[in-house]
Amino acid sequence: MEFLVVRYAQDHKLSTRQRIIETAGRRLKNDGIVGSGVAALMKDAGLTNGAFYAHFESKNDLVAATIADQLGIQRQVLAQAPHGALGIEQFVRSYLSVGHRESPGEGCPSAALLAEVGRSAEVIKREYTDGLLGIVDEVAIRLWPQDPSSIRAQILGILGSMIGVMQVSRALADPALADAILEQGIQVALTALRNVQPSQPLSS
Amino acid sequence: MEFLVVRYAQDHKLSTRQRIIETAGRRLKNDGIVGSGVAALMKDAGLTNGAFYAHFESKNDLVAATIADQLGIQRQVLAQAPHGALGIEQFVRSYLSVGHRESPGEGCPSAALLAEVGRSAEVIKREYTDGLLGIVDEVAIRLWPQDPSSIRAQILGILGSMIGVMQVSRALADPALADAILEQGIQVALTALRNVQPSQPLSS
DNA sequence: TGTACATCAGTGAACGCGCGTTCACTGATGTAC
DNA sequence: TGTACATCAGTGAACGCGCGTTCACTGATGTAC
Repeated sequence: MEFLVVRYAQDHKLSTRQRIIETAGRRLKNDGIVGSGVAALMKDAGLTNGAFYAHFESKNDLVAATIADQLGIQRQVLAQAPHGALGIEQFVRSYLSVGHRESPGEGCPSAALLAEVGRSAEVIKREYTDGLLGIVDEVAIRLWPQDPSSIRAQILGILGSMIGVMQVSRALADPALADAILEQGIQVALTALRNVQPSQPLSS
Repeated sequence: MEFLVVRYAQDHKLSTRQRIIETAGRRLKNDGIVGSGVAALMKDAGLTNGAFYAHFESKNDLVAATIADQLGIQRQVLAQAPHGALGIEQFVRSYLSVGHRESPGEGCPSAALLAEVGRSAEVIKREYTDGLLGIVDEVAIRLWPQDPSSIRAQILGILGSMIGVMQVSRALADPALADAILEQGIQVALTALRNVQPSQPLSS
């Protein structure tokens, strides 16, 4: 029986891979998917472009892994929020804040990359879907612990609203207007959250 | 005094410029700003890349003009909707429809390009801001003809919500979920529209 | 009416550059004996 | 303890290609006389 030869720390390559994914998060959110080159993504991690394909099958492979990682981080942050509706309200106010608007690289991957994800390969859309549903469940369990999955679609709609509001705020050239829409977005989201019910409202 | 020499129809060059802008609308919305090359944009208009700089100063110049044009079209469509809240409700349902989701190239420029606009040059953000405010005013005058500008920020927030919901629906790999979020987005938007008031709600 | 010339929208090749991806190689680290 | 060899994460040059932009040229259309 042969022994496993370990010339590097056993997790060296894996930790390099993880470092690439983490630095890629900031770059992709700042410059977009198409706007970020493989060479730049590797340089951010302190490596050269040649090493890329030892860690990932393709650029799409890294993008998919990065989006999954980013949404996972967002979910963990949310998991540390206070329980119940109060924690969610804090999340909404923090999400729709000026600080978040000014730091896309440190912020929500959806706000930075959503439309590009919609144009991307199926593998990326699947990772995005899974990651977003993780966040949705994290919110849902706080608002309706009895049956979180029954309010999934409603939470999804509210998160989508918040993402759109953040994007508009970033795109507006008028700073006062950019601030005002954040405040309105908070009102829209909080109102919608108050209206969340476990089943579709019926008209009769 | 010299006469103006006109070898081509007087509006020939202008109409070519307009054709480029119109065909660029579809291409940019389908492939994104960074994802659309100048050569492809010109080919769509039946021209070669060399002619581009006779019509536009730069790619950014075309993108800015195209975004202004696209938002203008969207405003005109809205202007033909029935007066009052009913017209707006129709607009919301048509915006958050499966048809719109499946045809980004024929749809809303914000849903397709918003995050990229946020990363773009100031000239593009300014054209975007102006164009979006035109749409906002078109909605506002239907909901609050007495003083449309007083509900600008609120309308802006609602439009932002709708844009985000459309983007999420396009990015989800799960068709049932993608449909469900559209329905939820309609509810969120209509509820918010019902709550629109001419001044900020005060707590005391 | 015919010929020389001017205009100018559009062509297509070329510029330097960065893209995603491939690959021969390096050099640090380990084992074998 | 020393030397030959194996492993393999990472390097850096190169591949073909498309990018945004420039520019010498074409050719259709007009005027001048």
